[in-house]
This record gives sequence, C-alpha cells and structure tokens, in this order.
Amino acid sequence: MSGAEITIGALSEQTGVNIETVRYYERIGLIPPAHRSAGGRRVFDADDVRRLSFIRRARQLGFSTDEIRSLLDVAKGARACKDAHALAVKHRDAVRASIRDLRRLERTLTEAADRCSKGVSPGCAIVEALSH
Amino acid sequence: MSGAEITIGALSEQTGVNIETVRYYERIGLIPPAHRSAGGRRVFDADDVRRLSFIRRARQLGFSTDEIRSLLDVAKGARACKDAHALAVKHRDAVRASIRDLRRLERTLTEAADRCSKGVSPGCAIVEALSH
DNA sequence: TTAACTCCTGTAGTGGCTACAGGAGCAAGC
DNA sequence: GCTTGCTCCTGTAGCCACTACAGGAGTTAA
Repeated sequence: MSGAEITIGALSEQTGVNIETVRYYERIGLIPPAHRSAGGRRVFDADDVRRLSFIRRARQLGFSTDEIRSLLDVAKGARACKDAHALAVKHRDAVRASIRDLRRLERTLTEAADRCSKGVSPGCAIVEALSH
Repeated sequence: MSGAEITIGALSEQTGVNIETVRYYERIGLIPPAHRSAGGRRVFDADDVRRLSFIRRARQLGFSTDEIRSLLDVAKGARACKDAHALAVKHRDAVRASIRDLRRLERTLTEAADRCSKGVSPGCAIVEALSH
C-alpha cells in the first residue's frame, strides 16, 4: 500500500520542502517521527509525500504551523470541517486587512518617490515624508 | 537648543516606541548611545524624539532596520537623496508584489471557504483545496 | 578501496522585537 | 530619615519559521 521507500533528499525534491525544514517539522511534531533504516537514516513513503505537500501548500497560503496542525486534524477526520472553515475565514480576513494596509503603504511610497523624482520638494521628499 | 531632557519613559510615550525597543535600537546602533544621568539612567532630548519618530514611521512603512540606517544617512546629508529614492521604489515594488500575492491568496481562501459553507464538496473543501 | 555524495545530530544565527529576573535610582508622603 | 511605589538598569532568553553551519557517519559507483 505505502509503496516505495524514499530518502529525505527525494522527499525534499518531490515536495519542494527543504531537507532542513523537513527535519525541523519533525522536531516540532508537525510530521510524525520518520522510520529509520538500518544505518539510522530517515525513510519516507508516499503518505509522507502527501502530508508534506499538504503542509507546504498550507504554508504558501500563509497558515501558521499551529493552524496547520488543526488543518491536519481535520484532514484525518479528528476534527470537524467547520474548524477548518473558521480558520480559513479568519485567515482570509487577516489577508484582506493586510492588503488594505499594503495599499495605503504603496500610495504613500509612490507619492514620496514621485515627488522626489520630480524634484518638487526642497529637501529629499522621502526624508520629508518620514519627518512629519 | 536641544531643550528639556526627558527619560526613556517619556521618549517612549511621545514617539509610541516601546521602551524595550528603544534600548534594542541603541543596542543594534540604530540610534546613538544615549547620554546618562548621574544615576546611570538614559537621558534624551528633542532631537532624539525626532530621530525616533522618523524611525517609527519608516518601520510602519515596512523599511528594514538596515534600510532605515540608509534613510537616516540621507536625512543627515551623509548620503544622496537618490539613494533614498531607490530604496523607496524598490520597497514599493516589493509591496506591490506582496499585494498581488495576497490577492491570489485571498481568492483561493474565499473560494475554499465558500464551497465549504455551501457543503458542495464531499469532504472538507478546505482540506480538498490543500490536497491538490 | 577510494572518492563523492548524502545523510546524521546538535547548535547557533536570522529579524525585530518582547518578556522576564533581579537589582538600583528616585520622588512623595509620613 | 524611612518607606512605598514607581521607573529604570543590565543581561538573558523567547518568539516564528526557518536556515546554516560543523563534524561525523552511512552509502554508492568506479
């Protein structure tokens, strides 16, 4: 069922997650302790690839490791789907707030940079903008 | 010229920068070592208030401490205005890229959350979205 | 057998703070 | 002059999510 065994290097390549990061995830308990070969090396299988890919996508969406723990619980049925929904909505709202903040910020930076390049302001427009 | 001397607490209140953060800024050399009172306490003046306010606004705009070092150099005339302009433009572009990324992310999260709340997907839509 | 490669553990560093612990200065009231 | 309570001091450690070593050991191909 679980198919071929792969090394940490192969796991890293197949999922796009850094080797050091895989070991880090194991250390903080985001993934279970890997089985070991006779020589003491970590051995992974297709389930591990799926789990790690899941984690990677969740990280790309900006979920924290603690939130991912909850999402993994939902994925394996140990927690209700509505918890995942709540997390996603909460996270989406945070993202929306970030976007609003960044838009304001972008305007401010653009204004300062434009005035500067036009040489309108007496001193440096960037510095001026930061001084009041 | 430099006016009344104030404590670190007053400086913190007037600038909105945490006391611990002020000491941290001194430690990393973002602000010069403060003068000391007879009892060994830090003493600040109006110039320090201005400098720290400048730093605070720059941080709010997302500049890193290293970038702020450069901006402070521009402010005191030790570096050309065009360097500040370049920093602002570079930073603005990074902000724009962030906004684009966050927009995509927001769409993904919204789609997943919407499908979930409508109960369309067989399993959990959030988990589904993370699984492919 | 040897060289090249991958993997191991453990520790420390990143940025930008923040949070203590344990002590000392300082101002006001009694 | 003494106490109380506040602010301040230094030094260290913690946060997040990694990343980067050092120094050693397993593994594979020529």
